Amino acid sequence: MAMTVKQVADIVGISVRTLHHYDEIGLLEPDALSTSGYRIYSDNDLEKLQQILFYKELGFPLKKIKEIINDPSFNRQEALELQRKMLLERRLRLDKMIASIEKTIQYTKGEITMSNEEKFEGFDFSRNPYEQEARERWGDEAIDASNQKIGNMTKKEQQALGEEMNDIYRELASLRDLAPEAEQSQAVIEKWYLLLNKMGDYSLDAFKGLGQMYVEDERFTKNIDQFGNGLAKFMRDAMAVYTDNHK
Amino acid sequence: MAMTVKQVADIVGISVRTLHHYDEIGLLEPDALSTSGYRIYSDNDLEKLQQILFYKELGFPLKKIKEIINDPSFNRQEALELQRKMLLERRLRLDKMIASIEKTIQYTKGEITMSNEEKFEGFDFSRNPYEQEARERWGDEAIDASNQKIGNMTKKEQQALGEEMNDIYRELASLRDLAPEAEQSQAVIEKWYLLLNKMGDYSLDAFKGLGQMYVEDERFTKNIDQFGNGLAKFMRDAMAVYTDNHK
DNA sequence: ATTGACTCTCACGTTACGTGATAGCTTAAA
DNA sequence: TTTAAGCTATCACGTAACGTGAGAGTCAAT
Repeated sequence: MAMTVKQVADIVGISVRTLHHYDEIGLLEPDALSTSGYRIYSDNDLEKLQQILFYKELGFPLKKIKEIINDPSFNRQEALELQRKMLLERRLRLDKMIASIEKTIQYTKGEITMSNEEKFEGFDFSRNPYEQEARERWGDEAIDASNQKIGNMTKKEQQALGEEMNDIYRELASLRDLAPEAEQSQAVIEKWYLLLNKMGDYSLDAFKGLGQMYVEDERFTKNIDQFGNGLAKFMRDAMAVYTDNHK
Repeated sequence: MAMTVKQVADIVGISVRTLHHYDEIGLLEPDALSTSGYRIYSDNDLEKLQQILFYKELGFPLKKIKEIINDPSFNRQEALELQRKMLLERRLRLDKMIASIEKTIQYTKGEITMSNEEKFEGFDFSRNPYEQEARERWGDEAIDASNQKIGNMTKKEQQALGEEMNDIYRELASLRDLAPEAEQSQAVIEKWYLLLNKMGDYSLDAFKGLGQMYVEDERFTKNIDQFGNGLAKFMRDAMAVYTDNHK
């Protein structure tokens, strides 16, 4: 399929100027030129363009992209798998941002308080090293406080734990939004059970009882519902189901 | 909390130069200056910065951001809600991209075929009008072809229809991935039924029969399974359930 | 033959900072 | 108390990835 600039531009949703630019810098030179000097792009060019735009979307500078796709050892298959992974990571980041903003909304309503660091949780503005996330995390003091048994862990361990807990909260919150009745939540609840048993002794019954506390004790409810309104109730129910299924 | 440039920069993960820049253009002027001319930021400034970075992440140019947050009618609450919506839309887009790349992976493995347009589905590179998506969509010729009854529609109408159909395919595909047993799919199948009746006459029985064709006629199967392996079968079953429930 | 929609190549403009250069400030250690 | 490390400041030029005309040739249809 021979295509002109405009045709290509329209298909992929970029500007003609962008194609000119990519030609200029040798990133994507058209397959051929017409007698009158028009750029003629082939299907092959289009596939290359797809690769380019993928990498661009992932934040790579054009220079790097050029290196990557011109590398003789460039493996399209591997590249696609990599890109998929990066997109999935992105979605995680996005989920955290959404959680963060929902928390901020509650915060501005005066329902909860947030530390300065918390306000920026989920935001990873250091896009520099191409998504190679290596930033520090901040534990959730509030939760630490309500689970005193971990007092003899190191600060680091506590933070890691707090983050793990937050992850589970977030996971449950988005699961609930997407598919409230799905059984996937049971798997996550299991993770929750195992995590709790890292820091205390929870029998199945104790676990169920803890779930009940999530809705009865306001300190729990408040903390948990930061991650989504009604999450405490959702967890209580899921924990009850889990308990009943496992004995 | 009085903070210097570096402290703020480290907390939110941006560069000192960026803060200088924001000061230069009057986007974020520090609360105060020390006697020696050092910028001193307050908690308030930090919150403003949070807003700025949110909008930036959403693709707004700094100039617009300045207008927005300096607008006397600027409502933080509303803004947050808006940002939440935009983030959710983003997640949808991201999901489409992920679906697209997974499809591409299959494609390169030779498992399916893709049209040029399909290869770029889910990619919205026109970030220009600040996420106010108003780009054109391209219908799915293949599907159009297998549903010849719409020959007397305008090109535009056909494209809109094709896009509607694709949306439903995608919706079903992700529903199936997330919660195969959910009843939500029935609602989507209903949308499918109504859509089909816009372009032809489908009795409930014809609808059920059509579902059967999805798995029996390879032309259908191929097209549908592009949106997810096994989607054709999934749809056939759901269509059968729908039919049985509605007579 | 003309119009309207594309195409080309300069070439300067723009956004959002990066990257030194040079110089003053602060604080802890020698 | 000086000294060095680590911040801070203000120019000011550099850069990435195009945007935006300007001026001119091309193509398809009426």
